[in-house]
Amino acid sequence: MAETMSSTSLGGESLLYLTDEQLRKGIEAMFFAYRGFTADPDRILGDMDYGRAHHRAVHFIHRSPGNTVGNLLSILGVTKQSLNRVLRTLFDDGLVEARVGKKDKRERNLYLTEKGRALERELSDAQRARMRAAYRAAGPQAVQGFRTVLEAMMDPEMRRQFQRMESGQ
Amino acid sequence: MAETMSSTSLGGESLLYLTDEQLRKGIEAMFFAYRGFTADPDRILGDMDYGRAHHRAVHFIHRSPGNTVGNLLSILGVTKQSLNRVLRTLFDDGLVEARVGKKDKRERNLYLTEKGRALERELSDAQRARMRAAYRAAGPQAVQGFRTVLEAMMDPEMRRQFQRMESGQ
DNA sequence: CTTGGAATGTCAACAAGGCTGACTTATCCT
DNA sequence: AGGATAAGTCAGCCTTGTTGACATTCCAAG
Repeated sequence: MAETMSSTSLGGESLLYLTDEQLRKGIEAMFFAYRGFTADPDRILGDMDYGRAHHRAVHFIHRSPGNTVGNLLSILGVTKQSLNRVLRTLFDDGLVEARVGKKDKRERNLYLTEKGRALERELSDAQRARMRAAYRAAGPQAVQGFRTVLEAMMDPEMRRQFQRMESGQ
Repeated sequence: MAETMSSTSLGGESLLYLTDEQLRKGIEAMFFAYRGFTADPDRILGDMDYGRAHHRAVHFIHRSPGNTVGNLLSILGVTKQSLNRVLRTLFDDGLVEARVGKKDKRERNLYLTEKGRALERELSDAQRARMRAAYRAAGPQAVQGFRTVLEAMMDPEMRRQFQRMESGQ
């Protein structure tokens, strides 16, 4: 009985990791880890007038400068009304600027200002520090597995977009 | 130059995974994966009057029946006012019941009703299905790494609580 | 050159789910 | 008897998501 629970195999591959119990542990780990993941930026943002939504916008504008609003919408997966509220405060505070599209003048290309880059740096430094510590503690092989499972967990369409995005640069 | 970027080693261990670029990829993977992680329950809950907060409460009450309100608060990391709003609707709808503590009558022990268990099952079936598919696609070794990195990413205190929780049962 | 559709922005209204602060009630423990 | 603890509640606020409706500007195809 202890034997059956401790390990089960099929064609040499352990399937213990697919039990409901193991899956539940994975689910809970994901929940708690995500809290840690957002904790540092949240703390920084809490002292300002910004929230997590601003962080996300700033991150992805930094990541691909000149991105259009529509593109950002599809990455963030929110409505344009929701994004617009966030973008407006970022414009007003001089963190982000929008330039009329060169080819298609309906489009707005988004860029961080120097002030915006400063905030981005502050936020991503904090988040990367935690990520780096976790990666270092876990080791390269674990990191490889981490990335593999995360990608498999995304919605297929999101995964495609993600892979395109990550390979592109 | 291409050589330096593609791989770097120190004592035989590749440190490529600690570059800012790699960390950024990990951060974005975490963001998109979490979306996938919550997508299925969110869809189910969207059709009812419940939200993610209800899901979390139901999950952890199911997970450790008889848990006190205070304990649940520390697990969820929200204020009692926030949790209370959620619990009240769950009481009213007959998904959760609270019994006066046997030893300490100030405490309330929380349990799912049959109806509550039904909802829990529906939600966790959906979430586990995705997790199972991801685990299966990634393989046991990746899953091991996934779990390792997630734990390393939690706040230390949360990690202790998590490990105590997971080993306890 | 007109017209349909696309990209963007905006107004209004609403809901979920966080938060703080203040207060009550019941109970426990010293 | 009195302070501390667990829980619940009221009120008000904020962020961030949603729908729906509508205006503007511009591209592209007929």
